[in-house]
Amino acid sequence: MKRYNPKEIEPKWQQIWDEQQTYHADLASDKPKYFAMSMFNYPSGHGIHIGHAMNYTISDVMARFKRQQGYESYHPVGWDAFGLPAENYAIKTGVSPQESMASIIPGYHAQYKAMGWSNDWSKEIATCDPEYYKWTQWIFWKMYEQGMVYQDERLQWWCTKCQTVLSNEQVIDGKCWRHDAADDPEVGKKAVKQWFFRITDYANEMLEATHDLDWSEAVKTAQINWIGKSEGAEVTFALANDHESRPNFVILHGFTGHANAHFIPRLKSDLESRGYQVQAPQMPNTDNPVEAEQVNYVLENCTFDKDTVLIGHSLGGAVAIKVLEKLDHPIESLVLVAPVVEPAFRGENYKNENPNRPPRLFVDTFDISYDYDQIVAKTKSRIVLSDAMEVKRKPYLDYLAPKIDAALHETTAAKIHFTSGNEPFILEVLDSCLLTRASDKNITVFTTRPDTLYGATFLVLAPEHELVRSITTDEQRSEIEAYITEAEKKSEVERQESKDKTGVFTGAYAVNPVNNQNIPIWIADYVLTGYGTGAIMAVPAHDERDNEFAQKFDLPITQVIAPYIVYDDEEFAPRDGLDNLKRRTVDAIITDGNNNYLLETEDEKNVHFVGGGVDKTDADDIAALRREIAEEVGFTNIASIKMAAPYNAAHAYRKTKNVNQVTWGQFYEVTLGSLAQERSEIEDGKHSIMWVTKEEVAAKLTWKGHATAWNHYINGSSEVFHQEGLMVNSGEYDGMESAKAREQIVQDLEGKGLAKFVTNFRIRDWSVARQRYWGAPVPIINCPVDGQVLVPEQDLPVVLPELKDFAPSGDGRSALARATDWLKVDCPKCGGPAERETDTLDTYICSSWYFLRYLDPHNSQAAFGSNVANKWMPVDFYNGGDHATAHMIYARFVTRFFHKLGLLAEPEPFKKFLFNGKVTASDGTMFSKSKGNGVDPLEIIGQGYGADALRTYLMFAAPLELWMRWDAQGVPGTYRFLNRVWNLTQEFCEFLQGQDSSFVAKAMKDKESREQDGLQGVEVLQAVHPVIRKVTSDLEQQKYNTAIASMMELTNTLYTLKKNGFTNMFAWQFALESLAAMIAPFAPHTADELWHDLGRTTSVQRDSWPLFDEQYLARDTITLAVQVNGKLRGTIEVPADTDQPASVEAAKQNDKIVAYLDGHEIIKTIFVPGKLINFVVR
RNA sequence: GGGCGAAUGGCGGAAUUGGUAUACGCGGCGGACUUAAAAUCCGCUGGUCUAAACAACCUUGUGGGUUCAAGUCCCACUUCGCCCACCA
Repeated sequence: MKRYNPKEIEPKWQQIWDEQQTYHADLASDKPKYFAMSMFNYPSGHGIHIGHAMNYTISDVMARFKRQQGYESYHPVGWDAFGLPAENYAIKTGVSPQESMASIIPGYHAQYKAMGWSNDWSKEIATCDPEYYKWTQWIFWKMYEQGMVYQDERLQWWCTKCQTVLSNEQVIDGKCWRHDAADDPEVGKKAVKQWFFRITDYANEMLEATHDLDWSEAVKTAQINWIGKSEGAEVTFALANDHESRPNFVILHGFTGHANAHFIPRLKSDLESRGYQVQAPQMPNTDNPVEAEQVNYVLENCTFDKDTVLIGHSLGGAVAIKVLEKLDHPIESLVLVAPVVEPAFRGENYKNENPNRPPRLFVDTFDISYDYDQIVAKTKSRIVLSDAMEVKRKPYLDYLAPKIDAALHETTAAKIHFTSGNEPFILEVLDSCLLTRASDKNITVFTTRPDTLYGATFLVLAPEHELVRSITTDEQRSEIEAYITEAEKKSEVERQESKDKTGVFTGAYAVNPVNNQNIPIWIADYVLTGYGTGAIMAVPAHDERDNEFAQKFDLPITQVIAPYIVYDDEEFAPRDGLDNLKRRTVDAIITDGNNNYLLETEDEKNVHFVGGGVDKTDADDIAALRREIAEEVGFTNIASIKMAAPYNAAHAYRKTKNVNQVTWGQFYEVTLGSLAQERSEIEDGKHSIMWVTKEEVAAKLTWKGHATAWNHYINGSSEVFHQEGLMVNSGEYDGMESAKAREQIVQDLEGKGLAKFVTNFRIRDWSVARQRYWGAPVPIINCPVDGQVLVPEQDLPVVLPELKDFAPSGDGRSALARATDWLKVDCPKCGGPAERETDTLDTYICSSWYFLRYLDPHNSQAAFGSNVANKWMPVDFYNGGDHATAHMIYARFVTRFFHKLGLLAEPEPFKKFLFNGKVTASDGTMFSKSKGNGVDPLEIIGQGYGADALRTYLMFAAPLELWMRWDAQGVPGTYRFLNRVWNLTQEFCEFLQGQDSSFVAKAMKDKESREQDGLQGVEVLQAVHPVIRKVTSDLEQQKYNTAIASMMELTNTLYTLKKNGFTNMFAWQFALESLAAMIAPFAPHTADELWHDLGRTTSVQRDSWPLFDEQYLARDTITLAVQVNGKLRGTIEVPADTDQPASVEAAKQNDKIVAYLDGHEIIKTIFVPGKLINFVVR
């Protein structure tokens, strides 16, 4: 009998497949297409390892399965040949990357073929081939043309010895990979201009498309996190002016007697009482219009400096503006109180105003056409328009404000401040002048929680933030500089390693836009320069990082969100006789100082701490608390009061009574000085008190909000509260739900140009060029006259010149800077002398479109033809063990770009993606060259087990997504399985040869005579058909391990059936052919050999997949499990079509069951058709 | 810290989605063939109890729950893995 010898059959079939071009994919075929591939291979001198064997077999199995099913299946092959390792090797040895690739790649051909992978070699590609990278350059070209490319400076690792940039992997222990001796310097960071693709433009649509992909959830989540969308707001904080300079004021009166008599003197005295200098000149009293006389009077009699706030009331505002025009330097602020606006004066209806006419202030016939840019330029801080006294003018301001705002928005969004109102207007004007007085600098922060703005007690900038140096005060400068230097030295990784918060105060302050408080500005490396705006508002009460920072540097912490309890209709809601209210409360945790606590009892459902609302008449919290304690429980002798717990809030509603209360309470610990109730008449007479021990308090309290506060009081609240809650300490927003306040606050600030809703993405623009030799040159020419010029499309590719020395040039550029002949070029625009760009493209670009080139590898007119791409895209099956995020995002981006250009119908490249696990050593550690614990696939094959057994083991050991540990016994195991299939088939073939050939022909072909002679072989067919069904559906879902298990099971079954002989030869022939076809994706050589041994003349590799027949899926009899009270007590065999009553009856007759049922009453019988019967007895 | 997932014999793993837990393979034990070994073939192989078998009971990380029935669903906890990570 022919023995199973992979060493013989595998090379034989590999040669036949080669000669017959078995795996050549006809891209124009009429058959349905199937496009399966694994991630690109990066060729190295070491050849393929077990991880490659894993990856490429996974896609090979899918490609083969589909090819056998009748698809035109394409399993491409190519080389990701550009990149740093080959360049590093070249620098060290002088062997050019071109040469080393040329010597390495042929070795891979042999190894791929030895693995039996069904690659179409006629379409092989390599990214370092000019025919390929011409189109990689073209992608850059096209991106540039479409405005998707820009340059920007970024910090890069820099080796001062090489005078070159280093990649992360070239920095080893803080030193350059080539200069790592003890006396070599540590590498630093240097700002270098980099090329970027605007991938962030596509962030949102890629994110949304991610949800519909047929990928595993884990990989989709990785993509979603990588894109990292977060919704929030940008809020602008003005920088507070330094405290040295104080503002001074010039007030110009208007022409109404009332205002002159009241407003001006009052404002003047108010300001002077605060210690400010005020000039209020009595201008010559002319009638309207404003005349030069007045303007000159002001200029002559007043002094203006950079800190002057110029206030003009009514028509005084017009004078103020004319004065401002004449000044030769900027002033601090311009405040126009109750300005007179054009339509009002004309008596026209402002609504009829021509909307296209620029907004202006207007006085009588003297038309002041402002140059807004000039006004702004001469006003350092703010322009304030205040409606002041005359409320009737409000509509005009409302009309004017947005127009001025729109006109000025671009440059001065933060400068315009509108106020309105009546009585407190002077204070408002003062506030506007003093508190919002700011320098011309702003800091914009990104936050997802604008609702916590009132709790922002400091700002933190990233050390790299552009404003850091300009805002730092002289006293802080040296400390700040030291910190920046230190931060720059650290790599991202190192920064993350030490979680201890570090930071330095800049000496500067910003103005919190919601409450006008000055808050300090710090820098710290926990704020990242690349995300949001590189600056944050720190809310230490509600953010853990900020909290840690504030604790460490003793910065203020203000709670602004209170956790709250919702009482609904069903529960008891705290009540105090007031419905539909919203108020702040104070509550007293009263103790005698001796671990006894006082609770107030109204009835059994109302046991709580003493407390109540803060009234307007209460001076402060403490006064309110004393009043409540006295009123409700009659104590006035209080020894101490101190804060006991953070704010807690409660929201109670009762639909039935239409009660809707929102309260937020501060709890205080109150220690009594005497236990004597000094007032006997306590409120309403319905309050009584009880003293309980500390341990009893929790059990007695009936109000949940109080219980929560008690819990905080006892246990402390170590966790920073960062959830939704109710607003407290937040001015007008108090009592609002935080989610709602989040919208409201931003909306309100937006009106003042101080905030806007912003969606932020974590993904950054793609840095697409490297200062390296071994890559596709960036197709740009730098011309001294025309600047950056694209290489004309017809001049592509820019061929990478051959060099002798591959080390970087030493001036920060790649080795290409030394290739003088190549470098010097005529400018395509002006024809003058120019130089080529010396950066080369990131290899991620090469691998972001290679699947498209696979479809049209020899096209010299285009990157790919749209017709063939539209037929074959998307890739039906894609897998890999690395690059679940970056590579996938880039490939999706480039595909989407082509889709937008109309070159591709499909926006997504990969229909199905499987992120497979890796193979580790048997102890779970990674294989590594240094440990010498690697497993060489070729060695396994060479040992005689063959590629088929190796492939089958790799696919069988575990589900593909799981990491698998290499087991030396595994390949022998699958070898045994293949050997069993082999021997069984050989035995059958020998049996056939021993039979009379005419009888064989009859038994094989003639159905009737088969039946006559009893040669149907139903058992064999009933064994094989269910396995065909299972293997087919398992392969469809890449459940390779269970597919192989069921084929092993089938083999075992066939061995058992073999004992009855092979006389049912038709059935045996079918079973063995099917088995050979089904093992073919895993063991293609063995399968092809057996397929031919069974008499087939065509290859098993195409159109051979067996179909199952329903008729043989069902068995004649089935086994029913019989349970009693849910425990298995026996099984019965019944004909498959037995109905419920008959099955139950049969079960009751069963010997074992009888014993269990005896003496019990059956109270329920469960029947699951085809599965089980369960008797519930008692 | 966040997200996702997992936990089943001595080991890798299976379980049709709530219906006979431990398929298949490895390893181990026994037997056949052989002078012998390898290879091959045929058995057995979760635990307690037992010389062995039957029977019984227990068993899918731990503890509860839902259900006639839970590896599978729910709650809490423990441990592990992976990915992301000071993302505001």
